[in-house]
Amino acid sequence: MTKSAAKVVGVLERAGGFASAQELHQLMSSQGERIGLTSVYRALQELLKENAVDLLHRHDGEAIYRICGDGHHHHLVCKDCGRTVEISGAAIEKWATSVSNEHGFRNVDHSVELFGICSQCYGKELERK
Amino acid sequence: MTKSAAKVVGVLERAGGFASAQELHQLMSSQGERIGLTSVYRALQELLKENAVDLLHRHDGEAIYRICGDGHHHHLVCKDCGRTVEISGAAIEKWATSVSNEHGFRNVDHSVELFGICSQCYGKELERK
DNA sequence: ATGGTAATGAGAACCATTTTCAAACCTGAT
DNA sequence: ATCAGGTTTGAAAATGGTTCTCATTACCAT
Repeated sequence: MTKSAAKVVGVLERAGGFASAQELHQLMSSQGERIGLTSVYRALQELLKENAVDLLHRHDGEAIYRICGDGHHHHLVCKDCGRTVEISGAAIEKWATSVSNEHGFRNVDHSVELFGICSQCYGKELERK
Repeated sequence: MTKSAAKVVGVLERAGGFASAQELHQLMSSQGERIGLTSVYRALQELLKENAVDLLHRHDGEAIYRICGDGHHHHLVCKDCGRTVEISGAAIEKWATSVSNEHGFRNVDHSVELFGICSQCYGKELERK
């Protein structure tokens, strides 16, 4: 693993959640780390390939990353506030692989995202009306 | 609803799945619709506010949209050639709703997309090596 | 027709991400 | 220590999806 990648892992661990490349770079810079934005992006791509980080997208499309601790999982996202709940489902994994095999696809990755209105936002919406 | 928005809805319905703004614009242009890219984007934002379409992001971050509450199915997409197979799974639907309820989310919709290499492209890849 | 308001689209601006490329940095061999 | 080779780095430029600006156009009531 490259030196930059190691630094990025460190910051991501300390951050303890999701962060975008830009945020990571800003954070590192403000902490005295002298690292280029390019290297942050490169490190994240490298880590992605090694499945060391998870990637998903914020509402505005910006990519956010997180240390991939407990393997693979999916997300339940609130359309309004963006609140995200991690979910996992062994059933889905099995289904995905069997469907892929049926159709002769290989190296299949899957994205399962649930999006709705969380209870908080649902309440606010009612108030407004 | 604006005229452009109506057109976009039409194309989205005919497309019967997810499509990006750029794709929609291209599609409409190739079908003789004279509409500006800006209007496509505006229409999609408008439709989003009215909860008429769902938004999610492709792996590369590009935003893709789908008619809400469309009689829906999922996709198995080849990363190389883009070949798409429609799939459906009652098991997934049940799982999605039960998970959503568990976490107090309402109006939950879900996107399940599988990405892999189809058998044709896999063969070509082997030849190249 | 006329005036006013909303809708449209070409182009510029924006910004996250990728690419380029030359300089800095290893690392091992002599 | 010096050198040759590769790898890593980062500033700047390029890319591309999305948004903003604003002049023009379409629409509608009077």
